[in-house]
Amino acid sequence: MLNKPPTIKDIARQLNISVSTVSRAIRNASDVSAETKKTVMALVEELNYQPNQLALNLRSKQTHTIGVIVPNLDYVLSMMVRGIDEVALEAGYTVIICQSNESYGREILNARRLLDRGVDGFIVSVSSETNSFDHFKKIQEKNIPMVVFDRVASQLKAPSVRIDNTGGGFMATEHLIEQGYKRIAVLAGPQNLEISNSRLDGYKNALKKHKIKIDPSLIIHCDFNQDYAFFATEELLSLKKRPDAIFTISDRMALGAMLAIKKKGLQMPNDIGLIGFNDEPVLNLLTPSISSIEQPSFEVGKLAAKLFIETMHNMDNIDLSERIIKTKLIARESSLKINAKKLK
Amino acid sequence: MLNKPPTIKDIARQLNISVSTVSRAIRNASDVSAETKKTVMALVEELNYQPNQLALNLRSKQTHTIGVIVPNLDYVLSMMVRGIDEVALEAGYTVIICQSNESYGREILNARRLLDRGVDGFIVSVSSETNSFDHFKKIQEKNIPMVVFDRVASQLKAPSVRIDNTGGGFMATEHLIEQGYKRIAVLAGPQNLEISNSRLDGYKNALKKHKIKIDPSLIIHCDFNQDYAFFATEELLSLKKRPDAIFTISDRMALGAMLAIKKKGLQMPNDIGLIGFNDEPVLNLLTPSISSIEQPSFEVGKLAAKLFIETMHNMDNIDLSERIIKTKLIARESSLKINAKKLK
DNA sequence: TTGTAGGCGTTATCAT
DNA sequence: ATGATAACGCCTACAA
Repeated sequence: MLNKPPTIKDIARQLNISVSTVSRAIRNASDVSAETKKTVMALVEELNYQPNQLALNLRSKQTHTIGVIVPNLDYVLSMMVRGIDEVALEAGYTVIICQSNESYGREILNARRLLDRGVDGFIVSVSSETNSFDHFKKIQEKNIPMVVFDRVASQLKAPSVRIDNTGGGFMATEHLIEQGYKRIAVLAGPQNLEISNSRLDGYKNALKKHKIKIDPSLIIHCDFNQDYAFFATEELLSLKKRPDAIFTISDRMALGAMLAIKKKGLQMPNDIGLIGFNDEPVLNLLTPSISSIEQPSFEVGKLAAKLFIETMHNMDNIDLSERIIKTKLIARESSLKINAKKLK
Repeated sequence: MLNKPPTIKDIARQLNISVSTVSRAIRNASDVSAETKKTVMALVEELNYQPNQLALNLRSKQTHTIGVIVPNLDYVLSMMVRGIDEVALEAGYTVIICQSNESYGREILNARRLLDRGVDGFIVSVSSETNSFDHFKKIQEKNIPMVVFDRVASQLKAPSVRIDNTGGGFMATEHLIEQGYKRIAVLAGPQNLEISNSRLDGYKNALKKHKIKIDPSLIIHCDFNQDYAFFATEELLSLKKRPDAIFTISDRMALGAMLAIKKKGLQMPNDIGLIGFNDEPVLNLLTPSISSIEQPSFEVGKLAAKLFIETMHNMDNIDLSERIIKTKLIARESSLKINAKKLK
């Protein structure tokens, strides 16, 4: 037997009072007598009354739900999503996560769907395929709050949180230079991602600072993907003047590069240096362990959610300044030529 | 300027017809003249009318939303969630993912929250802390569809999908036996998880089959956690009669075991054998590469979602039979004593 | 074929 | 302090 959940009507009927009084009592309004309040709450307790969210949603046009669109759920993004979730939950929001799978079309679909569901706003990280931002601009035009994180895009004007990609790229590259590497190659990601270009900029900045000529043949754009990185590295290693170090702008790519290096029979760090980006925990388990750039992903997520909530509460004065979080160099065996003690 | 989205009322007013006619026309009902249908649809097009989901939700008491509760989003579960998402989206459902973080209290909270949100049903994998299932039973009593996947629990009667844990444990252990290992230890997970006990059963079955005595000192229960596994392995290796092989019921634990083995200065596979469970891609990158049991996580997720949809459409005749998916042995350097060619 | 009216569960406005 | 009523946007008997 399945009896429907009780409503304020039921309570009103049983108590012989009006629904409005019940409603007020439940919301603990000021203009209800303490006595009726008590009797109402007693019955609420007894019937285990729960306000119907769906009715509330319709009435308030709010769902207390945030739509999160991410290109995938790799290590970094799933940490960030956890951060978002943490803060959102705390603030009484539920998060709906949609993966675009790096597909522009899917991203549009996701946005559309979430809009239909009546999410109160969006927290977004753009797919690598996305070059046009009309689907997001449409959201903004509807005055729906939106925050961009991690994979930001300069064409998309919105409050944003990301790490210092240029700084990270710089740190990684300068580290290799300081270790004495001369011909440093870089595996950059897809060209249209700001995250790729910024890390690449960092690489270039470091070379410039140390007066090393930038050699275009050492800059390779390829997908964020272990296999692509493997093949790209194989090509790099078969160059007449092969690089003596590689900076990959993600750890996944570093893994592919490592496999190609091992296959070629080269030794890290002496024959060749390697450094990745993200500092996934696995790097420390490999032989040799692989250097990387650490980023506080969880914090980025938390900040994104906080920023979202701020934005939502202040829609007529949106703060477009970028929040940029610092990264940290984690030097390991794959790039540490000098004895660790000497470094101290 | 922000003008509200159009409603059927607006359309009705502009066309000088009643809302019910508009409603019918939009839903392509049979009892509307082709002509009015056309004019309505034209205006729908022009105004870019979208039915208000929130109103629909209230009316139909459905949200086309599935609540997914998982203990975490590790490699296996995030693959499964992707599978769920895939099928659910296809079927017109949106998925809300909640992580219990292996916490019983959090799991209850998640269930409660999702219920409030008016999800149409649940797809659930239980936390390692969960021993009581009242929060789930309460859902079932409300006649809300629920499917359990991966981490099932025999006390929870519900349609379920999982892999053949016992079979996987058996394969892993028998493989070690066939490689000539004699004293095989097992790092099992938390005692109250069926997933732990089943894999452990597989281990015991294999020993029995090969007439090897079960030694309780070689069976260690510890959290699904690299650090715990590390310490547990250190203890195992300091036993007077130390094991010559270890089966860890997850890859995370295998990583911890590997570190302890390396720290002790032992070589795999000769000094000691090691095999994990899940076959995370990283295993193949390690030195030595680590054996494991492969499971089709994505498929498990897809099947769970399919099963959910079936269940939801057939609530008065719920199929409680278990769907069990086979696993596969992936033998690698950490446990392959015999030359690979000989194996052929 | 079309229109009217009531209801889904709640809150807000206006009376009383 | 309490009650009646309209409204949120949509659907569906029932009536015309």
